Amino acid sequence: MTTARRVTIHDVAFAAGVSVATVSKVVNGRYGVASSTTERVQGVIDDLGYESSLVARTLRARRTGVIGILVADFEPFSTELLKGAARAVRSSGYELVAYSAGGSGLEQPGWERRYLNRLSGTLIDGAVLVTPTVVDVGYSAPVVAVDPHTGHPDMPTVVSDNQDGALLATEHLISLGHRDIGFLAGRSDLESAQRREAGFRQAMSKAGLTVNEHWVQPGDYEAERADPAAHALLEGPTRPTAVFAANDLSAIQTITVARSLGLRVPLDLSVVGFDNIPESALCDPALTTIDQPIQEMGFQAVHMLLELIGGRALDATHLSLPTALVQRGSTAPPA
Amino acid sequence: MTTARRVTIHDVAFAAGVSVATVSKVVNGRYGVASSTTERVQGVIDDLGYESSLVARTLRARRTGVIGILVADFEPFSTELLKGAARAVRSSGYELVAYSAGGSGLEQPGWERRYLNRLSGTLIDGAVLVTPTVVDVGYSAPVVAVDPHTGHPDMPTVVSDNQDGALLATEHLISLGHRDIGFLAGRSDLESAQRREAGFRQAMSKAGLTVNEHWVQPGDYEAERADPAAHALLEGPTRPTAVFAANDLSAIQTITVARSLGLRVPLDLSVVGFDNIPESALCDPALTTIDQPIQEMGFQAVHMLLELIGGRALDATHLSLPTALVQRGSTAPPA
DNA sequence: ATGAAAGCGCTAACAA
DNA sequence: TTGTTAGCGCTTTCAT
Repeated sequence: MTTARRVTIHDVAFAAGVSVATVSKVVNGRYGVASSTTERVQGVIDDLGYESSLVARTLRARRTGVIGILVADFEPFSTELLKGAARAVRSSGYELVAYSAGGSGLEQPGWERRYLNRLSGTLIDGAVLVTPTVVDVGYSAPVVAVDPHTGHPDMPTVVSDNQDGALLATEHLISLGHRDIGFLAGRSDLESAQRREAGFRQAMSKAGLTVNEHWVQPGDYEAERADPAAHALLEGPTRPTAVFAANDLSAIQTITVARSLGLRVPLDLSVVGFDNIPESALCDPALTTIDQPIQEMGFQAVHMLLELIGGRALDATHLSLPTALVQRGSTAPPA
Repeated sequence: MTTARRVTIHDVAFAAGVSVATVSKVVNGRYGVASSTTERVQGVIDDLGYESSLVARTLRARRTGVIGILVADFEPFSTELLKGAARAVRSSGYELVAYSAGGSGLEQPGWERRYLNRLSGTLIDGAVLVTPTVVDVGYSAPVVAVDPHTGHPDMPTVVSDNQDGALLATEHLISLGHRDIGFLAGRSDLESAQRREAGFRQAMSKAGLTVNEHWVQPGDYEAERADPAAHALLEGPTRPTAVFAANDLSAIQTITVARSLGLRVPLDLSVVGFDNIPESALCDPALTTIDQPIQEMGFQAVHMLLELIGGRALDATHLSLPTALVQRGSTAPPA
């Protein structure tokens, strides 16, 4: 490893025999530089392979031309969102920085505020916060929150229509003829989980069905937590003929548990999930689920952010994207 | 939108009635500060919600504690890689910045060098370059390239075993009884495409089979370019009973073309792909493919980078990860 | 134990 | 047209 120092503006200035200011002007295409000088400086820049430091430039200039996506971790949800964000930023002239503290520091709340303080004002012109727990960031940079844990009227947000999705899921089961439907809930501290439960209950009451509270179990959006819940759901004195799980992970776990109990899916038990992650299509039987348009959420969030940065007014500060039923093999009429 | 200015170290110093130097010492846990002062300053920091600017800090300090993943765009490959990278960085104390120019600037080559120059030396301590076209970056910061377009002995790289994977794919077809096997090639400027073709030829000659050069068509790793190639492969005077496509996208396109020609897959034509992207499992029939461990590549790349940054020697500068056959529905013995 | 001051690489007034 | 100068927010000697 040789120790080739970074090429700075000083190196270019020295080599070209001009001042750093002149180089800066050339780099930024400012007026007031003789074309012969511009040419010479540009030649040196090319020779040396100089590129201005984002960091140094950003510290001085007000606009940085970079927008940040702040995530707690790079997992399926956030990376899916990134794809949509990338599409939105394309040909906008902006660059994208996705920032993650690598899972560390997530235990203590407020990571979103810390990230924002560390990056905003410098480096980025605005940020998309992915699933922030604290939405009151007490900071005025343009910010859009995606799938926040709890609603907040003051900050622009993008969510998917969790309640309507849950309604669709439950109505699908009801239309198949199910009456005994269980619900495997999500993380109760999350807005999305509450909406999904609300949608479930709404569909049930709309159909004149009673929710059996023994068949409502906490699943936490996780496979491990969903496991005992699924057992409770399926091993009681009576069991539902169908289960709507608040997300795909717990739905898949429900299928696993059902099979281990000798139940056939979907013959003995129908299962519906929520999110439509790739794993839903791959499990056996393939999961009937509610598609949450994650990429689209990323796209819209960046779109809103760009409007805010540009000083334009938002059409809507709270965007709720439609969900849709994706019917696969895990649901059928009750036996 | 209120205009709450960012809280700087000066604000803290002023509020606490000390100098910025003292605040800096407290923030960084340096010696030489009275515990009473530390306490008072810390109180103000908490009150004001101060967090030091990554940019400013990074400009001054040699180590930044951040590593960069430089990608041309956020698409399925790079985002998958990100997940593995995130796993590797966890509990390393490092943070992760994924940087993308949003697709712009990709037309002209050398984006990797420009990105590196913009970020390195400041902001990041080292970088993972994803599918760089130019591997000679003429810069000495710790860098690891993943899936580079062309091999380079001087830079640490992580690739998957493209040749062996192609060998596996072709041998799978041969073991099913196929003798007339076509090859839909990838982007010829990419190292990976060359290795895949080499693996194909190796398997053929190993089995004593001749490669029909009419059945070797350029596919470019893209659906659009694969389309005419698949037509050429399947509409000639004679046609192969099986096709190995250099990646999944072109394999899926081959299936589409075959069906449009009235061929049944896998009864009339067997197809194997390479990469194992999610779409491979979802198409009909599900694609038999070679699994490229993308997440693992990201994990290993970051692992190597952390070793380099830590000044440790690498076990191996060129890592090649094993691939494996994933048998699904698109292959069967010839009719 | 504390603070003044220099400077990281760059941009932007302002002078020359 | 060009160069000088003053910072951006922070860390780090080096005085005090």
